[in-house]
Amino acid sequence: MNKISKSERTREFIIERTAGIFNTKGYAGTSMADLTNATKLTKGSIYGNFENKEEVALAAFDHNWKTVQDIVKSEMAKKTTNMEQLLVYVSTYEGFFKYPFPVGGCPILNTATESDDTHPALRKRAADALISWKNAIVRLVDRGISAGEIKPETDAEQMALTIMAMIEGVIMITKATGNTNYWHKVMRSVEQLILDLAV
Amino acid sequence: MNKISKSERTREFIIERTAGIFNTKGYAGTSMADLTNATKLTKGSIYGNFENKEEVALAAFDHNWKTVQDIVKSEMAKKTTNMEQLLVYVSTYEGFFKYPFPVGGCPILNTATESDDTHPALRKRAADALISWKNAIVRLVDRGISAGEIKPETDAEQMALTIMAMIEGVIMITKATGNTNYWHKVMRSVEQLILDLAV
DNA sequence: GAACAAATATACCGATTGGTATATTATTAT
DNA sequence: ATAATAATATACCAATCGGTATATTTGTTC
Repeated sequence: MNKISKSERTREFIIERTAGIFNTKGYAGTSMADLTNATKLTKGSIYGNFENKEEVALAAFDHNWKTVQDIVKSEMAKKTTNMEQLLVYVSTYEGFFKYPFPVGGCPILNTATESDDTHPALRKRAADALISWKNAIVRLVDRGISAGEIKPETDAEQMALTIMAMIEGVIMITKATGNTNYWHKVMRSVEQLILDLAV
Repeated sequence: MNKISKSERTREFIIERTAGIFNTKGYAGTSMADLTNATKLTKGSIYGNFENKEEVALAAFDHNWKTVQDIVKSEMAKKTTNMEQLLVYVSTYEGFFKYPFPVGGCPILNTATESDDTHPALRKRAADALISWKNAIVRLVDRGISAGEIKPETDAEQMALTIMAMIEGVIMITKATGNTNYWHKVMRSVEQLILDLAV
């Protein structure tokens, strides 16, 4: 009595096997041959489960972003205060080799940068992820203010966007240069920014 | 008496006409047909002036990055103190629609993100640009310290990398979401970060 | 286990990819 | 002005691109 159908399993299998490829080589840089090589399936099978290459790429993005979210959520669940939960962004991203982060790095950075001028559907996926990430941080800051942890005059949205920009920016800088010292230096700045929020 | 040869002029012409295409569609997303369409030249002509597509892409990156540098340099020349020159990064990038910035946005962000895992030569170009940019900011901070404008305990490299990460990060966020308020909010944070350096 | 349906594989499509050998045209030096 | 040279255009290459019609295999239901 297998509730989950064959095609659903195959669909998941294809996504899992190819998510890292799209995240590494990009949408334009990934070919259908890459997908058949990675899955050992045929084009007929892939096109039987997805309408086209774009649909695989969109599903791959969702999968990659969910991977990041799951890591952050599970780490946040271990913390109690809003302040500690904000600092999870520092500790998690800082020791990101310890976690099963998506192959190819941050899917938002990769997808947004490639698609912003060229691929509306992918761009929207990245934009939606950015906004929900921003809202999650805003929620933490607002709750921190209500709980008396964080200075009430804090502009929560500005703080959220600043933290996000620093993290995404330093990911790009570190991956391009290969210098992990850069990573730690900027993460110290993120940490300080958050600590300075305390009343 | 034309010192500059025909081929040199054609080379420059090709670079100027195609730099925005590479910066928008990426290396993998730009085809030789895109280059012939943009230049109204033939493949024979392009391959007579460049070894291959990669060489055009590398020259296009150099051209795009120089465009950004020229804008920043000319704005900095109008300022006197190191503090004012640091703030040029805020004022210039903030009103970036007023300047002839490269089509497609920041060439470092675009090139680094696409090439970091896939294209060593392009990756190195982006990495070199990042390091020289970082060094330029470090120089301003160090001079600011010597001149008594900036707190002597400032970690110049950390400051440089933090500013860069914020700028690159918010470019990505703003282009993906299309929300320029995000841009301004993060730029306020960059501004505050620099102003806090003052003795 | 037979009949049916669903999923996968095979074989192919025209279009486009990056690149090249060669013919033609434009430039330059004498 | 002419001859040599340099630059550009033409015509082509095999390989690969995303995608599809159809045959074959597999899973499911009775």
